[in-house]
Amino acid sequence: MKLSSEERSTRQRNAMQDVVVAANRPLLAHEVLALAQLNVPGLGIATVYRNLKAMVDNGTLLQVVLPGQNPRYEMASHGHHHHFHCSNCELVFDIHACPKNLAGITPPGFTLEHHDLTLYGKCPSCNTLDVAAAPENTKK
Amino acid sequence: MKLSSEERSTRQRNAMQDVVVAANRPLLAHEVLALAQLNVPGLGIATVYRNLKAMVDNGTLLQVVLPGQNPRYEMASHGHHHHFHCSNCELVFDIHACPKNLAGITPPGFTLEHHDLTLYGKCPSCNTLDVAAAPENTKK
DNA sequence: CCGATAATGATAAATCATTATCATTTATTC
DNA sequence: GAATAAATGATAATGATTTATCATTATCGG
Repeated sequence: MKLSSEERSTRQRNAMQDVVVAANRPLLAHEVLALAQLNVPGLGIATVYRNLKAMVDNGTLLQVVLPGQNPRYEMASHGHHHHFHCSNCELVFDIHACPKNLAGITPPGFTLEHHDLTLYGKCPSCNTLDVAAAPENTKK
Repeated sequence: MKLSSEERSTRQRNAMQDVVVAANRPLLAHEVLALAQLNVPGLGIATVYRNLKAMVDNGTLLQVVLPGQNPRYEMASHGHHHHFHCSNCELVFDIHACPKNLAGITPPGFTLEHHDLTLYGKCPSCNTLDVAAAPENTKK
């Protein structure tokens, strides 16, 4: 006889963990699925959702929600930070910095508890591609 | 015979417009419904969604999406601003101020185009209620 | 006031991410 | 290796907002 409520180490769960650690950016559920399937071909979407939820519950992962987007997941060990959403490739990157004077722009009477900041623009890869894709447009 | 693609002035549409102007904060679809029904009792939810979409399309309204929330709507004439979400009453308020040095926290290689900032905390009304609800807890 | 047609309202249907179900497989303990 | 219970995978079901349908109503130019 054995104790219940234990967690087993499965290929699926390990693959998911590896994927999130390696990504170093917040991943959508379907991104976790696609990436983890490289190691575990039969992996199903139900298992991804089950384990993502379990990992959030046990404190391994944090859920990152950007405006109008489905939740993404990243390692909880990253600490307070913000996100940069590339308007070209749609990837989301961590920004380990924070604006200073937020209390200063909080109007009188309001009490500030926390905040979310999302930056939008082009990531380095997409900036480079832009340049590469239109090198001599002004030449002709 | 008449030209198509004209817009008629209806009680429903006018009531919705009035409500959004008067609110001075972003409203959820169901808030627009409830408030506009004060003037137009029979107003249906389908009409609200239809007209909200039409007003966004024609530039009258802007859609405001906070992380994990349904879209809200406000007058497009408000210009660039941010939002404060009261963690008690759930209302969203406009903040007509903006952190300064966002380009400064954008990592090298990234190009910043725009940004969203959401502040969370207590609004003046809920701060006041807190005080009123627990005035002498430390006295006993 | 009339006619054309845009708009409305009730409700069915679509959407879509997430969750539940359940038979089967797998990990772990002994 | 066998027993046990957790985990998985396929898929149905959910939940909740938003959209489509369509018969009816209302607007507005003439």
